[in-house]
Amino acid sequence: MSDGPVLRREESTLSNAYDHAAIERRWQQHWEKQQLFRARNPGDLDFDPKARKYYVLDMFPYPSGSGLHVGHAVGYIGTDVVARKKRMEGCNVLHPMGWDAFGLPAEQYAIATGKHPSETNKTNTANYRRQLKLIGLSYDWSREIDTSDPRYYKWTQWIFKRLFERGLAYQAEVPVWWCEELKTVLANEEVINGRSERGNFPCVRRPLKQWMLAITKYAERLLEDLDGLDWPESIKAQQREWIGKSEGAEIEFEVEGGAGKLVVFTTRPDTLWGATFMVVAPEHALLKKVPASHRAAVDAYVAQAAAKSELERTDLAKDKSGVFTGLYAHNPAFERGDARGRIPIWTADYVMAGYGTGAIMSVPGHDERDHEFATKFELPIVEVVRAPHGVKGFADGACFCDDGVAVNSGPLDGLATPAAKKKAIELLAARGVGKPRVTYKLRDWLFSRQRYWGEPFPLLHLADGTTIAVADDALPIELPRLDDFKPSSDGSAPLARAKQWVETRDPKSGASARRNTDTMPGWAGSCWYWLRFMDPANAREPWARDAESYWGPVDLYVGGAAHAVMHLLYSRFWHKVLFDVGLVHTKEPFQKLFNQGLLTAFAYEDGTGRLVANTELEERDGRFFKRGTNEPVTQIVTKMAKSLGNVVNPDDIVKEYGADTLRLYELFMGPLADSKPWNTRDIAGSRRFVERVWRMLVDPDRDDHVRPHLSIDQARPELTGESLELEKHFHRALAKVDSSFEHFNFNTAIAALMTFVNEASKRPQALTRAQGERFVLALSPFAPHVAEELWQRFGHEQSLVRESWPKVDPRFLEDDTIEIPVQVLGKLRGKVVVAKGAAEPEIVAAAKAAVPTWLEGKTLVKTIVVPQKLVNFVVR
RNA sequence: GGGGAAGUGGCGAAAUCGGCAGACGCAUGGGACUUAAAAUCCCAAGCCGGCAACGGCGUCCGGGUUCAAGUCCCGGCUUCCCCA
Repeated sequence: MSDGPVLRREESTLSNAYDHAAIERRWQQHWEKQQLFRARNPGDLDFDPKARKYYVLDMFPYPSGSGLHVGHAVGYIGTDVVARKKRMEGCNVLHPMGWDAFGLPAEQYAIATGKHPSETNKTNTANYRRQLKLIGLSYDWSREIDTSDPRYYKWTQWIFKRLFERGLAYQAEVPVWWCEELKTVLANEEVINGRSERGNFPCVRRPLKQWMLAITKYAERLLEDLDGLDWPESIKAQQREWIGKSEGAEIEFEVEGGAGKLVVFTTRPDTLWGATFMVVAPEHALLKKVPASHRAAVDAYVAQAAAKSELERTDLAKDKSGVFTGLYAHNPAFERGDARGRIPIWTADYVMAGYGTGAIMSVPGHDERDHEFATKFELPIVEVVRAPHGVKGFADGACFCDDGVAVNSGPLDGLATPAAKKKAIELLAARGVGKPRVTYKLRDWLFSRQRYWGEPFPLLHLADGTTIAVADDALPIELPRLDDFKPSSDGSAPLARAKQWVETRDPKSGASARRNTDTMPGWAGSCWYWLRFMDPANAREPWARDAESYWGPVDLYVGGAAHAVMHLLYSRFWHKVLFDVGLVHTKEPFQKLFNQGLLTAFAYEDGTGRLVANTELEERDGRFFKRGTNEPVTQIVTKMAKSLGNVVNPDDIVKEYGADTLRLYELFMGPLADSKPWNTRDIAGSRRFVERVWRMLVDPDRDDHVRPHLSIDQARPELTGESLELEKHFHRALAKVDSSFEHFNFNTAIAALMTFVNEASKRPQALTRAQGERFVLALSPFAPHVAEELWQRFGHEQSLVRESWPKVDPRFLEDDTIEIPVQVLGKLRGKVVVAKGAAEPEIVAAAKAAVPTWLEGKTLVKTIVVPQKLVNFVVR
């Protein structure tokens, strides 16, 4: 493998002072020209079959108009450090970047600026690309993708066809969230408290014919396969919660008067004997059978409930409301004719039409909401589960909802709750009035949008009412260029205005046909992009099989926790479908997931709690005041936002301090996973570190490439004295650098490198060339530009990108003597220095001698010796 | 309301297993160099008391386990994130 020679000496910086702008420009150009970060695919000429593969992926951004801020960069810098070290460890590293360009935000931005989304997308991606390169991120730019490029979305449509063919995409008239302001339907996940996530506009429920993806068919597998993933437990928990599996039973209650059956789902079939009434949702079909005597009251209640949001209805703290329907049901736990089995049916809005069957059996003794309801309307409460001893239960007037022992439940009496559940289901099943049932909270995925900026569906609607997919070779169905792409006031899709495009023919039969005018949601393009990166230019198929079997799965996926549910669940779903089709060889797309922490920033409030922009502040004696006044402001920590005036642009930081300093600072702030506040004041420390490194190896007052004593390649004599000391310091630092990759706490790695530089600057002549070179290699993932420059100054002609990562030699990690703290009653009272392998009696004797005044006149009760660590005397 | 993460100096933080709390930086104070400044280098610094040696207190609060607790257990408070 040849990287080509690096720039010759005469082209390098003339001055021996550290000049970040010149250094960073040179090396970024060099990397690009030599394509040093190009990942080799199987079949490529220079592909090395012996090299291990490593696929490290960032969640790709949608390129907004305001560009990157330093908070976005945290994760990208983290993955870049990993990618660079993996290359030095001999891995074939796939580290790509691209643009999630379709979707609502891009379209909203285009509408706001009056420019076509394809134009704004072009300028925005160009700006992002420039910014990412400025930070020195080692992406393989030859693999860049853009989800709004027809060469990309051709395959998004192609994959949609696979779902369609397998019956996983269907049209349905469903009540969906409609946002009047955005003129589109939104998925449940895009609506928060009845308002749109994008723009915070009010939304209402409305029945509309929509495309749905049957993600619920994969619910069980999406749940089960979480177990094998190296993901943060919190994300797994959120996905489990979202899928919301509950196991229980479906039970049939006969409604009196031949009004049919009422089916309920319950997770507690063991409490059937305690069901003293039933509740149906206000939308439930049974309400059509309400007798005339109760009709008016029920109708009034239904109308009132329709005006409430789901939040208002489910809030536990809210006062329960409801009305009796005049109907009765028979509880199948009891014999027909047994008065205890005749229970009233109510309607109440705390029961949701969309969950389970829209009806419940109410067990007020053992369910909080039922208990509250029964108390308010004076309905009977029966104990059927006895609380364990010492726990507040029915006898104490409490509502006991956990596992206990069945009572007042006929054949179940005496059984513990799990066994009682099982037996109840058996009994009901034997009589044909119940069966085990599993339900999920997960709903099918609403997949169509009445918007412009998205992938068109590869579908044709024929005159006879059937819908067919277009042939694979007719893809892509290109998004027609519309100059007026604003949503229509009547809610019809903007694409309906592209008459020429809509009216077409079925190529097979020649019959006239209409294209589908919906577009796919913003999530579609990101549901498979990690696969396209494996083989981005393939025009014949979405990716070559051998590329996927080599690169898959993603080894490390890094992004914000904000995508815990939607993107990661949808992606896993598509990946599983592709697995079933035989297009990928793994069940899961992302083996290891890591969430970088939120980068926050300081903001300032005045006495009234109003925010004061950072430009309106001045600092005096470490305190902050409103500029030109004596009005003090208090510092708070919040997210970076334009409105708070605390957004920091990486361009400015790179210009003033350099990319290496920016990278070091962002990593040095704290562990990658932590949320932490940006403080421009602190950057100086990282910059000083870079300059100290520079001066450790280069004398700014001479014109040698490196300091004279580093320029000669000695025959490696046995290390002695201060050079040996430095060798030990180097290996200790390197060990910390290595271990920082386990938890991505690169702050400790940089601290260790700083300590080494501090030690080396205490011994200016002791540093050897070999130590300097290995230090530069160890520094290079974090500060790659200055490392390359120094590496070249050592006389190397090749970039260090694929140099071997230095190895820790454990022999240098240990000293001949160790210092052991001596405690008396657990408090530090002295220290002793002993030989490494010193025997215990010797250590104890030395320790006693070190703390005489603390032992004098006391009785020694016990001596604790932790080998190599500590001595503690317990005295009385 | 549910789930998750966290709380350590003036600030960002460090501390595999329970074993020297505050590494490494920032800001601060003092000194060296300089005609002067910047830069750089050296020193100090958790808080309280003391000239000092030194002592007491100290990891959100209250209990507990232990020779020993930032770390483990019980109870509480606060902040952030996600969901409803």
